[in-house]
Amino acid sequence: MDEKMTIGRLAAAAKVNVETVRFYQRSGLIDEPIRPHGGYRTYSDGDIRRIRFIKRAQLLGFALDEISSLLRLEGSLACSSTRDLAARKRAMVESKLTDLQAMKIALEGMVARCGSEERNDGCPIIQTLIAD
Amino acid sequence: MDEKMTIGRLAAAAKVNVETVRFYQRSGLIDEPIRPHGGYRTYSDGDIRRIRFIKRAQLLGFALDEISSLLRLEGSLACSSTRDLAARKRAMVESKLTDLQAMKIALEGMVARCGSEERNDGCPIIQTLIAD
DNA sequence: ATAAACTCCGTACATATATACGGAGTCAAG
DNA sequence: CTTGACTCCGTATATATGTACGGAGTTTAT
Repeated sequence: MDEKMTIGRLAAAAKVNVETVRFYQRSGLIDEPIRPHGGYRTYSDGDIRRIRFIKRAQLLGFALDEISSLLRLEGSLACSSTRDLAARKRAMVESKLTDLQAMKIALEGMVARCGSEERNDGCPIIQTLIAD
Repeated sequence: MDEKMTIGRLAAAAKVNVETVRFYQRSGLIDEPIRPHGGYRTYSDGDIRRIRFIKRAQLLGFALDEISSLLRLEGSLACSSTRDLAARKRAMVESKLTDLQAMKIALEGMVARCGSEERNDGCPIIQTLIAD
């Protein structure tokens, strides 16, 4: 294994557009790969995993430049500055978790109330989110 | 209470740009307000709360058009189609929660490991996120 | 060895979410 | 009733994140 592949096969495997791969390359999110043949980029399985990571992290609300930082954490542990970065990300994640939990409860309440014929006395989502 | 105010005071109170208020207006996120004087928009406290809601929801990863849907849920409960919308949002929130919890654990592990002199045998964040 | 499919590159366009600009009208304080 | 701050509108610009285009070179299957 550790199949070698061209950009098109990589894109298909990672379910992104070929142009997106080139864009990530330009943005420094993926290492510029070797180009043995007629200048064609050659990738391996690790690149699929890296793109999947990027996409998952995006779903969690990380921006590309933050993801770039996350990726740089790899391989450079036991370093206090990268530790701080990870800690800051963790705090950010925790804060999002708190908010999302409130949102989830509000939405559950709303769904339940919608199911019944109960009276609507103000949107609970708004109530929940407004409380700072 | 229920102070009336101009766009500038609303923007200041909600801590957004005046242009952002106009933008939300155009986008239908805020009701077009009455304009008694020389055509000046006139807002009340509810608008501050609405903008805060929008901003909080954005932090949770909702796009403006989704927020628009959320806002429309208000006042139209006991309707099966809006109930479905709320249910879908809830599923989305739950999925984000799951991912974020995995991310949090990974980041905590990483921070802990960075603190120690322990060996780095691969980034746990990547391990966590790659597992689909 | 040729045709189809793929890749190259630079650049342009697309979408979501704002922000900024500029000239004209309006309001509020002195 | 003038002056400065505020608002109006339409339009242009900004940023992040991609997507698309088009002509030329490369690889692959037949």
